[in-house]
Amino acid sequence: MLEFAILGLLQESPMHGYELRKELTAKLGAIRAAISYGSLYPTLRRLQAAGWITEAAETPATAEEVPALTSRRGRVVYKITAEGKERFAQLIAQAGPETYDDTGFGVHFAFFARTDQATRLRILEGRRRKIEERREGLRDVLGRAAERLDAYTLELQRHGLDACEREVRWLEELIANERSGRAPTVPHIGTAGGRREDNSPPPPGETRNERP
Amino acid sequence: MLEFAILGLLQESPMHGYELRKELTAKLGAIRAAISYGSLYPTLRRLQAAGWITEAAETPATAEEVPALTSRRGRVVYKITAEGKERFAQLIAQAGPETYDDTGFGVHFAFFARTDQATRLRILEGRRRKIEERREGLRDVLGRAAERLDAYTLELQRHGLDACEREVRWLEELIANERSGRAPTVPHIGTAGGRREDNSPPPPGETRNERP
DNA sequence: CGTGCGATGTATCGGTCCGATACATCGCGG
DNA sequence: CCGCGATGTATCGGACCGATACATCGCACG
Repeated sequence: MLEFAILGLLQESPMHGYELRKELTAKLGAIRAAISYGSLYPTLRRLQAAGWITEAAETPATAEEVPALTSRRGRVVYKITAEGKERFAQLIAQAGPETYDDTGFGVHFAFFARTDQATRLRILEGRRRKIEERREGLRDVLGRAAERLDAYTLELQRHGLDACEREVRWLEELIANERSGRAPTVPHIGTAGGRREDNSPPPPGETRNERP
Repeated sequence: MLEFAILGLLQESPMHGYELRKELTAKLGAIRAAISYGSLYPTLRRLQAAGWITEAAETPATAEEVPALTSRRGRVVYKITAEGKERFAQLIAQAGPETYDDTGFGVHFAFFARTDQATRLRILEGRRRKIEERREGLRDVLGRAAERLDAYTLELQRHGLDACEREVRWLEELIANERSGRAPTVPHIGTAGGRREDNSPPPPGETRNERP
């Protein structure tokens, strides 16, 4: 998961660890707390060893005046390699069952802008099936095994069931949108200027702007 | 987390690993997929080594006829010890910040029937605060950093924000109920007969039965 | 003027938990 | 009679977390 997210982010621009964590937190804030350095740094090392990313020496930027003396040990900037991009594409292509659990799905979804439509559809439907199964399990428990459980546990199940139903509806909408070739209903996007320096696919198309 | 859940479950009745996993899955189905044997068995061993649980030899039940020969190696039943019950109480008492993340909160909530009201309130409020913080973070991103993110990422944040607002409302209700000394609004409970063999606290009180 | 504190930044260690895998028994239907 | 799904115990490598350590920089407050 982390590997996937790092490769995805580094395709937007080179970054050092700290920055990577902040961007990751911003992008994945909806689905997980905050990535730990205890996972981040070892993973960066692993990716570098595999050749998916490389260290890009920090540009000193007009700092010829202070060459050594303080040794100027600073941030380590990483950039993705061609092999890394291939790797990322491969990880997207082989989106399997493990892609449908909460975290896995969220991370993949966050990079849907770099995912082709067919794969997007496949992932959304896989996720829907998984949530439907969870929903049925909860309904079973709330029906058949209700008297074996205490009031609090039941309340927990009920809340979980509600969340499942809600997510299924959300996924249905996304799937319908996807099939009709539109992007998710997005409030402002509009004339989002911004830089466009890399080979990311064109934005999935602006859409009308209503309250759901 | 697993330690807590196992100690909680074994207070209802002795169980072997497989059964434990099934009960755990039923009780926690709303918040996590299914506990892995790769965590369950090592944890059981750890709890046994610590003295919180003991192996209760399987009662052969009229099986004197077939003593050895097949060696009759079967399930290993565990039961909680007095120290284990103390340990569980201690884990409840020291419910700290780590109790407020998604899994931690869910597991603690599932055992609210064995938790005193003051602690229940403390946990619910801690959780609410945490979710409110997450909500604010998402609002920030959706406000300030919106144009830096693609339509899919934004949609993910929006869905997450919605879930946060919903959970806060849910928690508010639970807190209000808790303060007024009622159990969560529960549809049937009613005259739940059932065995009552241990020292679990009395059920938190029946409540009226309306659609929310 | 200094000093201390919060943000930036890199890094490791122990521990928890997962996913895959292996293997054995039992009952039942084909 | 044979296979298959449910029951049941167990291990191993790997992913990720939380705590911790340590160093630099800028600026606000005394």
